[in-house]
Amino acid sequence: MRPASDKIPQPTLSRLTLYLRCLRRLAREGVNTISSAKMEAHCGIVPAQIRKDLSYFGEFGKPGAGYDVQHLLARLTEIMQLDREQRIAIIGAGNLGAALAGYAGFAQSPFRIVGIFDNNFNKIGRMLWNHEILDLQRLSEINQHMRANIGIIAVPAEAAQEVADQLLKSGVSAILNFAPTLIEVPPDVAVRNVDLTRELEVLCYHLDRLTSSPQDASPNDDQ
Amino acid sequence: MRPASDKIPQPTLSRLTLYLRCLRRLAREGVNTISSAKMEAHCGIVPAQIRKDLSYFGEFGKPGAGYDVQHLLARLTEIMQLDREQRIAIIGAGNLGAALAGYAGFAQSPFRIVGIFDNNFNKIGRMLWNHEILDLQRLSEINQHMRANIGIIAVPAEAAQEVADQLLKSGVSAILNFAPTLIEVPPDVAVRNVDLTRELEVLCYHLDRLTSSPQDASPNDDQ
DNA sequence: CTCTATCAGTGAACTATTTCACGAGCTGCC
DNA sequence: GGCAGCTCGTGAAATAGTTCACTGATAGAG
Repeated sequence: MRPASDKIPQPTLSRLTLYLRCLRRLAREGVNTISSAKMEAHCGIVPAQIRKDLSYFGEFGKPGAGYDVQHLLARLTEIMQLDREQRIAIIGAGNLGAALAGYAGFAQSPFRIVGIFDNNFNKIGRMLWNHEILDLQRLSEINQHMRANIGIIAVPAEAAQEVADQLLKSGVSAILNFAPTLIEVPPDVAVRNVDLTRELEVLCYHLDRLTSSPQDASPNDDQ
Repeated sequence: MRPASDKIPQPTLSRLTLYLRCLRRLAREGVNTISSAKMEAHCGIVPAQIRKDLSYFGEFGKPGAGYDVQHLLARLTEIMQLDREQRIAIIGAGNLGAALAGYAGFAQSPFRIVGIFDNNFNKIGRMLWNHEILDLQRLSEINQHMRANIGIIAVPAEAAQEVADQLLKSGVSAILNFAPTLIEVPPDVAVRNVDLTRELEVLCYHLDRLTSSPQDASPNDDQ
């Protein structure tokens, strides 16, 4: 299956990023070739699943040998569009927005934070990690030359939908939403939610209920 | 099905927290009763799914009327164990740890941050949001009286596994992991991962590929 | 009190995802 | 070159999760 876009299961996409992470490490360690079986030890995904996931995008492996680390890394990077710069605008310069803006993990990644916005006049104009905090009112205008294509929403729940609308109007086509609320967008926009409270609440449910009977990979994985 | 623990699908648990959020708002707004159909407008989950989810835990609704908001809220809160204080230890006083520690959303929630730990001697002893940053080395010892049962890992990937092990040794039985790496725990421990980079990478995949054909709730939902 | 509209709960059907299991292709050693 | 041992790709089977569609109950109007 070559189309590389049509009917890829969501969980597969999520695991792809996991494989990428493994492959980057293997490449750094000078490993040339890896089989799906050995890969399991690195990323915790069973071999059959790894092979099936990869097979959605092409035939990358060689029977008897496994996958060429460099090659697979390059192909997956391309498929995930991580071979080009991805420009991010962060909306909300509170605790979370500030922490995200300062995240060191972006250093050797295609992700580049190009702007931080807030609507609080006490914050606008102040510096945050080498970025001037910009006026949210001017998002559309500024993004004409800033050209962020991914927006991160790090504002209170009440403001999230409005911020999402503004992001879309500004030309952003993917949103990572940290606000604990549902945001509605047209079907051609990708949204992922990260919801601290939801995760904690699910953990609470399991407290004192997990008694070694469930499968190995406890209440987790994908998403 | 009364057992309330046995074979609940993961996605159901995740949605339960969503229903809770709706119910809290409805209760605040003085709504007495809500049907699964009206609930859809509030949380974006289809009625059949809502009914099925709730039915795993008991029969909460009245035919012809719907669900009693107060009653359902109380029951779900109890089921999720959110009716009692939940004590959280945050490991890692970096950007992220600090942001989490200062999260205002915990104010009217059962979650209470009882300790923040780090292994950096420049940070230990300093104050962060009314908490003294404590020595990670002393986690087990301190947690004997601190009694955190949930641990949040906000350290670099390299340190995550070791921190997880220490948390478990200290009596924590649920972990929220923000480090971009797999952590291994015994099957009686609940883990949830929040992985910023993974989410961003999945978003990248969808960039310029979503062309209004896919279903409504774009690449998202559950996890 | 009766009739109608509404709505929960639920087995059955359906869809999505994971796992199995096997054929065929490399590799590298004799 | 031939054989043994891996390992991939993949249809088919199994499992997990969602949606349908129907039953029976309740509410509320008249």
